Amino acid sequence: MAEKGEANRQRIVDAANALFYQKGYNQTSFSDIAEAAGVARGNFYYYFKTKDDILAAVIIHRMHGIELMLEDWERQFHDPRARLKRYVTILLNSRDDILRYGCPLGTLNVELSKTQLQQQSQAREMFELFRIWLERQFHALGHQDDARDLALQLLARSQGISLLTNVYSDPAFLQREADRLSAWLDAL
Amino acid sequence: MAEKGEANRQRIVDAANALFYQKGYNQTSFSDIAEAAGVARGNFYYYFKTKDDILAAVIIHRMHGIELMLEDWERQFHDPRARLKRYVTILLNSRDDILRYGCPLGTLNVELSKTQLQQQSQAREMFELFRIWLERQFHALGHQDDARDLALQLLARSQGISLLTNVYSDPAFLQREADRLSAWLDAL
DNA sequence: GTCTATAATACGATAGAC
DNA sequence: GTCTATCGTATTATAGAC
Repeated sequence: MAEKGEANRQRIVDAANALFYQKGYNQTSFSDIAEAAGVARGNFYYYFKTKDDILAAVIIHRMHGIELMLEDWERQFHDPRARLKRYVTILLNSRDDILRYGCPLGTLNVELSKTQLQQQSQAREMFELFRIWLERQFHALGHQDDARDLALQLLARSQGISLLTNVYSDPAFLQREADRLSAWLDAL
Repeated sequence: MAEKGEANRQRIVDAANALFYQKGYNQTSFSDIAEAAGVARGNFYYYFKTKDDILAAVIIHRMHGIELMLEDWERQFHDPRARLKRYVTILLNSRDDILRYGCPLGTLNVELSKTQLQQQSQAREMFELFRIWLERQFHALGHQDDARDLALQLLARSQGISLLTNVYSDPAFLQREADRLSAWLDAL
């Protein structure tokens, strides 16, 4: 049945999504994913021919989630500054995950950029979704000339905060730096 | 001969050091290292029993290099602000490597923190060398209360800059953000 | 669509001759 | 101290029965 198959496929993508984040892409095996998804290893190849295919599906899945989230934020907040500050609060909302595994976007891109440039160019598109959305908010705030610049700055600072928070397992640092980012947005 | 052995050992560490940076730790095999070092695979285990041992040796090697560099900076610059600005220029000096492979400290920690926490705690010590040194400079600049805070801020911003520079392969972004960091140090 | 069995390869690691 | 040969395991991936 197509329905049953589609449900299995989605469970594989969900399992791979979590494992790629928690273990890294290269350190996650087909067996790991099959076990977590509750799908027999052999049956696995019915849905995905190669590991690359799974990664591509996971990235598309994540991008879809990001798009839904950004649309949700746009509905909830109409002030561009409020929208930018909502972005900063992801850091606090996903505190425990960042402490343990870092940022899902950043760590995946870092891993793939070493030896899998082709796939990293797909993973980079997740950053692009945020970059474009943030840029639009800075533009609406009156920053016509440096909206792109500010969006990349905000992305870079968020990534640096996530990375150090993870390296030092320091929740106090995360809180302090998130507050600092928020104050920076207020001062713009 | 002990001399010949020591030279071989050093060549293995040098080769592993470069490969762990360029390919990542888990994506580098014994064969890769042996080939790059010009050492037969079997002979390999005479010097290092396990892959963990090589990583430990590489981290110690890197830490030694960092210590020498920091001592060199202290000899070259006596003004704490000049020393801090010297730190920022590493980003520019290692531009091509960052564009292609990211920051050696950051990317290794990110990789190990997922599934090799034990080894990550060793890799974190590389950050500690910089953190302690930067903290001392901020303290000398008159920041008695927030020297540690500022050191971690500078580390985080450098990491964020390296990560985005790598993800987007954007040398202009690197230059712009290094200038911004330098201006931030001037304004302190 | 689902499963078992298994091929084919690469890996970390060891034994032992020289 | 150096080398060849090889073990055992885990991996990606396939073939084929049901």
